[in-house]
Amino acid sequence: RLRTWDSRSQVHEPVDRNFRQAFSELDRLKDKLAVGDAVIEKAAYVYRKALEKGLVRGRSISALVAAALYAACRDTETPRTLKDVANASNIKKKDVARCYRLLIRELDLKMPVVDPVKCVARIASKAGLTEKTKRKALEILKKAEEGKISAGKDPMGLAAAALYVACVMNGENKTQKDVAEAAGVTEVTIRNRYKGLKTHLKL
Amino acid sequence: MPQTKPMVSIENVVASATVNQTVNLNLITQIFPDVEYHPDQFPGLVFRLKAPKTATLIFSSGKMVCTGAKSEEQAIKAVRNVVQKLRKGGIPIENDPIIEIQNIVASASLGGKIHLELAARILPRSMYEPEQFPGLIHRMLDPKTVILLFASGKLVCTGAKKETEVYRAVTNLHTLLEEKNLMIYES
DNA sequence: AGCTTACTTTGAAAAGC
DNA sequence: GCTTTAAAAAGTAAGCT
Repeated sequence: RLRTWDSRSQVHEPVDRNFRQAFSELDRLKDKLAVGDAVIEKAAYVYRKALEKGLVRGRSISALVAAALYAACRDTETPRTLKDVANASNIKKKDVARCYRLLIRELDLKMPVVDPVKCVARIASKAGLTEKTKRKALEILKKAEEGKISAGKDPMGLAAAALYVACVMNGENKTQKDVAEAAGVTEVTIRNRYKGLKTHLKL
Repeated sequence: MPQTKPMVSIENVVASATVNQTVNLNLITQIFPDVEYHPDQFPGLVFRLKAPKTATLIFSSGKMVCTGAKSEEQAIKAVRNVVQKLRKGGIPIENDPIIEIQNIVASASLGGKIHLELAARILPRSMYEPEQFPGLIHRMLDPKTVILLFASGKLVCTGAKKETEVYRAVTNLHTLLEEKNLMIYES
């Protein structure tokens, strides 16, 4: 059944072994990252394509699996950062990123750009922010988003800054440090994004 | 529609060369105290020139790599200069170097800001990952170059082997961006 | 809060691990 | 794939005052 993936290959067994190992790693990552079956299925599909194209040769299977999973998260808009995937797989973030770019290039994948709106929920729950603040942050992001101040900026930094501003407006006692840690960005980044937000929204 | 013609600056030219003979790197180290040579970490010796400000890697095979020049001509001049200095220092080099330009890096500014997110969806062979890098990476087929495009309208073009290819690449991209309405003039 | 320094991305060659 | 060189773009990061 598995050998139909590449009927032209004379060495089916190694391919079988490779994919079994990849799939067991995907299963392990599934629990660590708490992603659904649909994401894992997409990751397996991407990995299989990479295997068929010979992209795994001379490369770490684990790094490719991690990159395929990250690609699946991106494709399904499942909010998992590169850092999340790197930590769960024990692979350097830089290596996962490099493999991810390789997959995008070689398999001609088109990924939606990470939406800062999707980042808000994660940061808010990690920092223990209220639903009201979350809503406010979403409003701020919506206004800011196509005021073109988001181009080139890290979506996490934008979401964190919007949440921080929302906290101040709602009188929630959260520091920049609290939000920064929950978002995985520095306080400096929140301040820099805040400047742009303040200027654009005349806050 | 371009309000302004793109301003292009050649920032770095990489050239490879060979004198078709082996050279004694340890001897160069003795005669030129300012060179860097750590064979345990890299097989090339680093020979720096103050003008043009360049760094030339010299290998025992007689092959070299010159980086840092601001033009094709400067890169060629730099390599000839290095060979001349080696000869004056007493390093026996019979032939003149055969030089080849390998890569040209340039920066440029288009006349307006860019809608990167839209560009990422419309331009083929492009990738835009703001969490990893602020620029849109576009692989152009003709001339075969890679362009890093930023929201400000500034860009970096690399991969060209001729200065004319750089200008062609920038013009091609500028035209493409305008055709697809991805440029935002004014402000 | 600044300032400095430094790292992310792109391309290509060199010799060898 | 890595090592070393150079340079730009803009964002983010870290250390120090």
